[in-house]
Amino acid sequence: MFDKLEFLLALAREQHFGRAAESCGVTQPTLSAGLKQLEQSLGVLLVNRGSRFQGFTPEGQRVLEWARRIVGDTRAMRQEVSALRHGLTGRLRIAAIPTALTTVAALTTPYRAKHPDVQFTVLSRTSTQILTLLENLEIDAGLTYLDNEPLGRVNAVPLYRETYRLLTAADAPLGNRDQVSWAELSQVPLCLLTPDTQTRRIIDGLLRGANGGCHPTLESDSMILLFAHVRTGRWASIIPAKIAEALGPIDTIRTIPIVEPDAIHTIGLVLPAREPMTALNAALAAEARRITTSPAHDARRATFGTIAVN
Amino acid sequence: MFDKLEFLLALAREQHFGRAAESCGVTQPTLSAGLKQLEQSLGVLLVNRGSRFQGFTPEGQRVLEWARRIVGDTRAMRQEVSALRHGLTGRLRIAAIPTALTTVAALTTPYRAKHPDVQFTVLSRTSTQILTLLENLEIDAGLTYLDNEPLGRVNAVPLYRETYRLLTAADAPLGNRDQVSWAELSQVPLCLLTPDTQTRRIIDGLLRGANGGCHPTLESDSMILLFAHVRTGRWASIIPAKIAEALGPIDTIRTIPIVEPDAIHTIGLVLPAREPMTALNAALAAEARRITTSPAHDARRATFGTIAVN
DNA sequence: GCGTTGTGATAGAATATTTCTATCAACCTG
DNA sequence: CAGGTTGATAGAAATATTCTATCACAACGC
Repeated sequence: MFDKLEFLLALAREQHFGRAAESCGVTQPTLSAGLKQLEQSLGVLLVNRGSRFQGFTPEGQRVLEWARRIVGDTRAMRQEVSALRHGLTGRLRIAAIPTALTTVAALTTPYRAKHPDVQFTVLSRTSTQILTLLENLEIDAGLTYLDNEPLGRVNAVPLYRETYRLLTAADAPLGNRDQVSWAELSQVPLCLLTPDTQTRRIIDGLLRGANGGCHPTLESDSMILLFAHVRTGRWASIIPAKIAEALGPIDTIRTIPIVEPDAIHTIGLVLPAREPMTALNAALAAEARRITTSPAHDARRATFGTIAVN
Repeated sequence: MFDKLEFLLALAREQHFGRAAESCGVTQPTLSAGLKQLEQSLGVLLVNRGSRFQGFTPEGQRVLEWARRIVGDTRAMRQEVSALRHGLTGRLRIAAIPTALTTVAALTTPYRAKHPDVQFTVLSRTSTQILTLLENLEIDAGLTYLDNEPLGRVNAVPLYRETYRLLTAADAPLGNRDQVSWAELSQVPLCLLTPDTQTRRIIDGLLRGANGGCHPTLESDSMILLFAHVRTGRWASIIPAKIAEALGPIDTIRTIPIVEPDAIHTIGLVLPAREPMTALNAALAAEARRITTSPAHDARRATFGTIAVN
């Protein structure tokens, strides 16, 4: 019965009988039979079929929700029992929006110090992908915007408010400033993240609000690529302050606070809204709360945000 | 796996391998093997054994909590799917404290009008038993005090505030009054519920507060027996107003409001705190909320509480 | 129009698993 | 120490599950 519910989850994830079967480690007929059996046991058709997978029936969608819950709880139970015996072990799967990736280290480092047997998988995903992965139990936790998109049924721990910096060569236009305003940014050739990211959409909004336009000369989904371009001295970019901190001081390159709107969106840890959390997630949430409530951290990171730059 | 968790629940309920097996419809060796397998699959001992059942290990107690959750959710899923196909069907198991038994009719009657295929089982239990039964998934809902004992993780819908009446013959002492006070009740020979009921403990408290003593000349766990005694004209009893209403007008017997403290404890519907409720329970909660918010009901029942008597 | 590819259902054999009956060992009780 | 109760164990029988191989159907390309 459990296995059948897992089949259903796999099918929802893969949208394909064959791949779902593979992902469950069984053959396709086994998965087919399992689903048919689940349908029979519940007395409803769950899957619309017709020579190929055609989505779920309305009943199937409801059952899918329950299946997520039940399978999630079962995994949480196993994990908790294992934690009682061997301490925390296993793998914590985390996905973060690109701009929050560096913040992951602030969680994983103290976590690992306390629970050295836990392994991590960290993925870079967009905010919408993160919510989907969370829904499907494909990740345990996410780092993303808390106040921007409909979060659904999740548990959130705020971590920090995002601020932005202008990343530019010291000898370029604006390069000598101590701070710049959003309105001034139209003067320089910008390279930005692609518009499918929430960060880019936020930056677009801020630029439009200030001077009515956003025409980046280069777009990429890779922060490293943006940085490489700025490094040539001919481009500038707008990056979240957290990323600037992680880059550290770099010769010839400056990161200049952009003021007025200062910080708008909150970024935080997002966990499935399950009443007793999994043991691994409970420890992660504790770590996140420690960061949130640590005044030292707040002072260093949020208030005196400007790190030494060349 | 599911079956194994059900075995565990049955064992917790019956505290006995043989009876638990019977309650699951399997033989004792099957249940024994199932539990052993569950232990192996989780890698922990769950049950303390030694020639007889000796309770659960700490890990077993945690797993038990999860099992309640998972099994409950699975049943809820099945029920919801069945409701989608055939409308609401099945059996709703309700337990109520004796004094709230008559209120059950106010829920079941409109419920049945809307969902004629649902069957009911109504049990009379003490308030503590009700909470245990609810925990163990042995009942779907309870009617009990909401503000008196630690309720645990449940969902509560208040229904009414309990008030008390003196049940006595018209020609007995106090029989001609329109209302009496708690202090005056020491004048008459009382027959009351046994002290294991919460209602009795509340009445004790009220009597003690008023005149410093409570010495009922007769105790019983049966409301009908109390009534039979009062009927002889030689006894009096203190009964909740709701019961008085249900009895209706009776020759020679009066039900007289007892005033000052008037109503103290709230009685309501108690359901397991499960996020999406079972379909049957959701309908029951809706019915309960209808009663709570109906001003007609409040007026008729609570304010003009005195029904015509003799 | 006709082969090709991709997708899921079906049949039958091989394999696991579950469950039962029967019996045993430990323990308590008088 | 007999008698009753309780849970564990062994082995056979019954069920379920899973696999391999194959089929049926639709979409697509030439």
